[in-house]
Amino acid sequence: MAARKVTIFDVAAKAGVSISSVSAALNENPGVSAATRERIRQAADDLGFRASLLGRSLSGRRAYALGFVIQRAPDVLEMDPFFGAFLGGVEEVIDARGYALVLHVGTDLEESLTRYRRLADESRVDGVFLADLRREDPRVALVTELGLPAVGINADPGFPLPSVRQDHESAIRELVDLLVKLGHTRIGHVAGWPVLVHSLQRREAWEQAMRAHDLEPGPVLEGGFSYAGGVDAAAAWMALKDRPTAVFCANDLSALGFASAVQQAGFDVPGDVAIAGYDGIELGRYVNPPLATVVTSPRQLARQAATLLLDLVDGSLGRDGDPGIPRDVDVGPAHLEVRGSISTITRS
Amino acid sequence: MAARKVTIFDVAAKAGVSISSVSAALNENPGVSAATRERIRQAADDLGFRASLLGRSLSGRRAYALGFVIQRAPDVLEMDPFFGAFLGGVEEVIDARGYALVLHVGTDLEESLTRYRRLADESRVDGVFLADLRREDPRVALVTELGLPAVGINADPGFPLPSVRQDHESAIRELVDLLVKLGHTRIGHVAGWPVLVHSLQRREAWEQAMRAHDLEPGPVLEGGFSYAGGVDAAAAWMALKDRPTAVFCANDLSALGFASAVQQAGFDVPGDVAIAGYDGIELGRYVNPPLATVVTSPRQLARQAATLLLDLVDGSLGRDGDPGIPRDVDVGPAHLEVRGSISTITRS
DNA sequence: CTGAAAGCGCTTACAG
DNA sequence: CTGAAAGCGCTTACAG
Repeated sequence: MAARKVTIFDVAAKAGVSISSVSAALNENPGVSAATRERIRQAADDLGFRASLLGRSLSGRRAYALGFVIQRAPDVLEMDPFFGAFLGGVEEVIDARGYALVLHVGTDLEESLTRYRRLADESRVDGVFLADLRREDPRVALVTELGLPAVGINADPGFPLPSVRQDHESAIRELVDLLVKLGHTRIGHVAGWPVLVHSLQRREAWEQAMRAHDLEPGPVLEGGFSYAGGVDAAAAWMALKDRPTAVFCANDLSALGFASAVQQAGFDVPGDVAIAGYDGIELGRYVNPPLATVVTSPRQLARQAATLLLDLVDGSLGRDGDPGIPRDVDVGPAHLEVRGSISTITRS
Repeated sequence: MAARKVTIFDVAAKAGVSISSVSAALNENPGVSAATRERIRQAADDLGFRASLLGRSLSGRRAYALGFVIQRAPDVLEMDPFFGAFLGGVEEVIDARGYALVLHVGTDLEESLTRYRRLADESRVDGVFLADLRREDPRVALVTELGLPAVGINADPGFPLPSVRQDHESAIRELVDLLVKLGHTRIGHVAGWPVLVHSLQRREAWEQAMRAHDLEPGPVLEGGFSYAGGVDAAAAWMALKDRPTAVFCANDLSALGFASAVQQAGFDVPGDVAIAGYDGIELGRYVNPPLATVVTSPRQLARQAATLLLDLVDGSLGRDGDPGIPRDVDVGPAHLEVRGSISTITRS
């Protein structure tokens, strides 16, 4: 075991002051002379003092931690492009501010509700991220009841809690516009899980874009956000009497499965069917033809969400009447990346 | 805000006992009569009491949390099959025992060392997982210095800390045996990052298996554990004068990239080159031909690692001389899953 | 500007 | 078996 932890008393003794002064000095609180502050800093440095989180938390009534509950089936999580990047972005921000991330991985919604509640009951976290939102998401009521600061990720407009969004509509509209310009009139959709808001958002954006061209949105095939789902959707597509000549898939993984399956069956991509995905995963660049996609910024989203949540946490405990934290933040819109799966004439 | 938190004093008052008794009763400590215990339990339930983690931690000198620092480049993490499953397995175990997971996502080794140190300094965690080990991994010295309980994942034999392993050798040997039986004599390897122990382990197992057949291990191509790396390796393979007729890839992703690239170039899989990966990701089942692979059990590994680490944490603070915690645990060996990318005659 | 004291919510010897 | 008290390491009014 390492040597006994150095406490605030050790620093106070060494600097020849009281622990109150040490606390004030190290926390940048006003009311400490510059000289004293410097002396205390020096002593703290010499001793390698690091304030115990437990002590701070218990007296300051804060955990200095944020919670994130992932709800995903294990086999889906395995290939999920969102969470890794998101977690990285969160870390970047909260780490610098002395916070840590408490992560839970759950399977179903019920379980994750229990976990959010426990995180709050145990005062393990000061706030939580709400991703993979559903319409009428029960977590909203829960965090409200618990008085737990929370920010939503890619929520619908009108979402009752602060949230961070990346616009999906403009890129999807641009995609449909391009497909129409290329001569497509029957454009289908390979959908994700209809319970998830972001799945519905993508679908609805596609429908709107189609209607804007006076086109009937083509058939919707189940894609389940997975490669296997894309393969299944391809089978469904092939069975269609009036096959759409283009499909917009709710994510890249299902698009990849779709593309692979139709190619195996002898169809040409994009000749027989143009395909676009959503997410912008690296893999999409290397398949043949490269997968057109809507590139999103989970890392950016995470950075903004973390910043917002931290402000919320600080604010809700702040001493002054805070001028007000921006309730909602937008990161730049997702953008369309045109690649070979849509058109052989690829734009730069 | 929710109502004031109910504390141990409330429970004590309601049950008409002292807080010591409440603490003892609720922690299943001996020295409380059954009747009193029951009365206290009742009171606690009625009040919805949940012991504050902060209070427990500060007095009990334990964080009731475990730390995990992932070090992966963001674009790699995006498609990493290991962490999602691993985290899920960890949760399963620690959650049931009242522990939470503090996660850090770092890019380089230097950074992750800093974070391990901070987790320990702040007493945020009681122990840590060490994954993605390197030979002579500096984290070993660090946790030793810090006196921080730790368990290694898939460490080499002789690793100085307790660890959990899944045997990789038998499955790789079986793979090479099968390839040899199928008539292959030139079998190459698409390697991962040579700094990582598990990358070296897979390579060395392949080399050994080759030598056991008196065959010279074929060329080693860089695969970087990524799809793109597999594509590059395929290019390198094609440029070879004496192309191996089979390749064992360090992971599935690079195998997928390799397979796709050689197919694009007109080669037949497995006719011109048999391909096998490692990991057992779902995606491998759906590509064409399905990818032969060595199926691993990250979730199992995680469960055992978490159990071991918790025992270590409990043990190191236990009152009695613990009889001794098993220092090393093996989960069942990884197994070969033969699929079409190796042979058209697939075993069940 | 500085310090003595109370308190955050528990656990753990120590008495009784 | 049960309780009073100290202590974990801080922060925060409150005096001075």
